[in-house]
Amino acid sequence: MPEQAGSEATHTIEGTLLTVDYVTVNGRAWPRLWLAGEQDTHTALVSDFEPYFYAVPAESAEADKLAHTLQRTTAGEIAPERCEVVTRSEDLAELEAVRVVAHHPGNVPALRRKFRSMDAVASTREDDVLFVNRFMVDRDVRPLAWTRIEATESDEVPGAMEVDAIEQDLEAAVDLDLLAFDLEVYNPHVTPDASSDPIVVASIAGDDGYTEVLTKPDEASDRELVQDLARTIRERDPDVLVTYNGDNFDWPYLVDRAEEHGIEVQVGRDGSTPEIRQAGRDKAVTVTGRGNVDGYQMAQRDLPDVKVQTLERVAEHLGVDEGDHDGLDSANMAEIWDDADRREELLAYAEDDALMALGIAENLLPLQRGLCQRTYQDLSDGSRMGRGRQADWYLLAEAHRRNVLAPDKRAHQGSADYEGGVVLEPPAGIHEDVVYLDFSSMYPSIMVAHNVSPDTYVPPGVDVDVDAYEAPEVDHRFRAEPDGFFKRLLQQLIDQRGDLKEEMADLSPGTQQRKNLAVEEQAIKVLTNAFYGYMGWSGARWQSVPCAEATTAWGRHFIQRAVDMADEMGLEVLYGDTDSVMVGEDEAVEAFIDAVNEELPIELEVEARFDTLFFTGAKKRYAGRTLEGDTVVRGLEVRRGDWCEYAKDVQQTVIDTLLSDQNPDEATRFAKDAVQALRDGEVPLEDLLIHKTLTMDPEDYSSKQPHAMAVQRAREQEEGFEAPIGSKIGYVIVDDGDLVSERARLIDFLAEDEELDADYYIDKQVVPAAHRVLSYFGEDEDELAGRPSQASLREWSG
DNA sequence: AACTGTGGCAGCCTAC
DNA sequence: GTAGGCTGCCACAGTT
Ligand SMILES: Nc1ncnc2c1ncn2[C@H]1C[C@H](O)[C@@H](COP(=O)(O)OP(=O)(O)OP(=O)(O)O)O1
Ligand SMILES: [Mg+2]
Ligand SMILES: [Mn+2]
Ligand SMILES: [Mn+2]
Repeated sequence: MPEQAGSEATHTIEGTLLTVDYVTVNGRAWPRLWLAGEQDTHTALVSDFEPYFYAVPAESAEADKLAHTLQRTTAGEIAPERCEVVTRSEDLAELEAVRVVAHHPGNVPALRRKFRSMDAVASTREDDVLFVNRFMVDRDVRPLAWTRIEATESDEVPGAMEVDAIEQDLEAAVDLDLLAFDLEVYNPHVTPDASSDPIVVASIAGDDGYTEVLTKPDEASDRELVQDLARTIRERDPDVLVTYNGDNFDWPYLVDRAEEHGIEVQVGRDGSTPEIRQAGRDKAVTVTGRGNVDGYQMAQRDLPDVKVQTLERVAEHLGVDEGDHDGLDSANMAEIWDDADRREELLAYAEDDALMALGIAENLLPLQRGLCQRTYQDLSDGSRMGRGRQADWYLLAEAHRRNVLAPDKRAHQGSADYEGGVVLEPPAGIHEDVVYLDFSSMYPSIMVAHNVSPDTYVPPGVDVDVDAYEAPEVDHRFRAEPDGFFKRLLQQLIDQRGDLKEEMADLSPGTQQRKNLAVEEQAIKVLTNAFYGYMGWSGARWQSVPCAEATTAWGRHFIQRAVDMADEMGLEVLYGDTDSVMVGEDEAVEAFIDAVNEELPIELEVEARFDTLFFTGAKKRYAGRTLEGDTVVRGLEVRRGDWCEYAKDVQQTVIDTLLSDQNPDEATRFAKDAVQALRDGEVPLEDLLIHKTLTMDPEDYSSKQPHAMAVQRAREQEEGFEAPIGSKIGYVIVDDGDLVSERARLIDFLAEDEELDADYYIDKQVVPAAHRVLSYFGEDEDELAGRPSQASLREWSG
């Protein structure tokens, strides 16, 4: 039955909370909640949430007087709505502060600037907390949680609902509609130019099975394609839009093309166009009422195991690849489009691209959802936010729950060097039956065990009336009571990670579900460790170098103690890094673990048992085979993204041969054959690509770096060519010239008459990679390279 | 003047 | 967040 407008009848709105933005009603900002319901999307407004920040009185000033003063202070036209004295806690002590309520979030910057400049104000706090996130934190409203809202029709905004009560279920399954799209652009040059190069294909794929491939007619512009894509998005009305590298390519390109045609890409749920803004080096894209995720951004942050993060490789990692796309190079899109025979192929591939982007998002969504809920960020922000800022939001929310006032962000301590973990010298060679023991969640556990937290830190010379923990070497002290600000959060994260590990153990290895959980578990591990790193980070709100320094000092102390205990119990300690010890298998191992766990406040666990373990002799470099038959490699070239695939494949085989047969001679023979194959030109180009990240503008390098010079050369060769800073540069080495950097070529700029330098790949890639492992067995690099060694030359001549 | 060997260092990436 | 390995460039020294 239809309700009377403005009546008191309540409505129930249910769905997944997608995002919160705000609308301005009579000069006031009202948070607007977007719910993805079973059928429709709902919005509801919050009429009673006000933007605010804090002003802390200077030593000489009293809070109530300051409140009065601020109340009468204006910044230009802008006056505070209200100033009230509140009691908050800081460093475990009570503090009176002035809570400054603004009429509108837009007034906050001017007010805080004005207030900060006043002598009576020591600092302003939490003035950088965005209004909508502030709302979510203060009301404990979690994005991407199933949400039920009791609402009444609004008197002030016709047709809108006003929230009376919000209820959420964090566990309940959510069902979001996803829609991925991917653009192919006609590019006569390698880097397309949005002012002239049209979009030729837009592929679309939804999680309901919907697919569509839009193409540009040969005789017409891409105007209609752009319109059709926008219309499709509007009509399919997805909750979440998905791209792969859409932040920096598809979205800006689409908007630029629309602008060329004087049209708008109206894809927002309110009919608005996407908002694209520069966020550091990246662009950030917001679409009103929808989530927007970029598979590339998520992969960058959450899939560190994928070294070169192309769409295909990330998709493959997540088990959602759609067949082989070799030969379809985005650099040659124009050529392929113009070739009638290949166009069909292109369309099929384009559809696969959208499907893969979709698959990536589907697999990573549960993790994103957890992160968003924990940090009070919507999907768009939460899927892009770095670990440090995640930690910051975590802490801000905890601060609110505990009535803690966040520290002044501007008063940070700068950067200070401090000592980290210890690494033992490994004995080169093969070892049998080795147990790899490792403390679980070492730094976070140390922090929990010793109540390490910026607020429990007792500076030198300060007396405390309670027990304190004192860190070895650095002598930093921490109150034993009450619980510090970090403790509960860290314990929760440690426990949640434990739950994930248990959940994983129940799933059979190899399944995608388990792999996804492993990704999530690793992400939580890194987030947990980020709380330690956060304290030493100069950009942190709760920066505390003594906390970070004390944590690593305890870490060194405990690992040293574990090593000593192992020695005492007659175990052979082979190696250790930060929180691990590798010991020879022994009856006493179990007793050793028990003794360590009895004595120390953190837990030592068996990470792996190796029947065979090989050390090159360098720290952080080894390969082992576990009793389960898995090969574990650390540090060696096979783990790195900046060595060519061929060299890594050779090294992997050398490692496998060594670990399974302990037969270095066979491994050597294999390596020599691999060198010969390279000399004979039997290795495909793609296996010889070397990838390195471009970390700055090529012009800015102080020495000539191969990957930077390759980009530089491409720029000179082709007007408008750009390789974004932060992108991985794939290059090969050709054989004419002197310095390697002069011989590096981007694959798309390899001239017809240029030959790869087999000697470079032999001497600088394959042989070093193989030799890293084989040198221990006395193999000589020249020998591996198939060249007479210096020794044999001398023999021959002498 | 051109070449070779070496050590310092920038750059990159990985293990914790 | 710190520790660490390794490559390639480059300056510089010591040849040839
Ligand atoms: N990404 C990181 N950022 C900051 N500190 C880190 C990071 N990775 C490792 N560390 C530090 C903190 C860790 O507690 C310590 C030991 O690393 P590691 O054993 O790999 O993880 P962990 O002990 O935290 O978890 P696990 O239970 O898996 O062993 O090294
Ligand atoms: Mg460890
Ligand atoms: Mn594509
Ligand atoms: Mn550990």
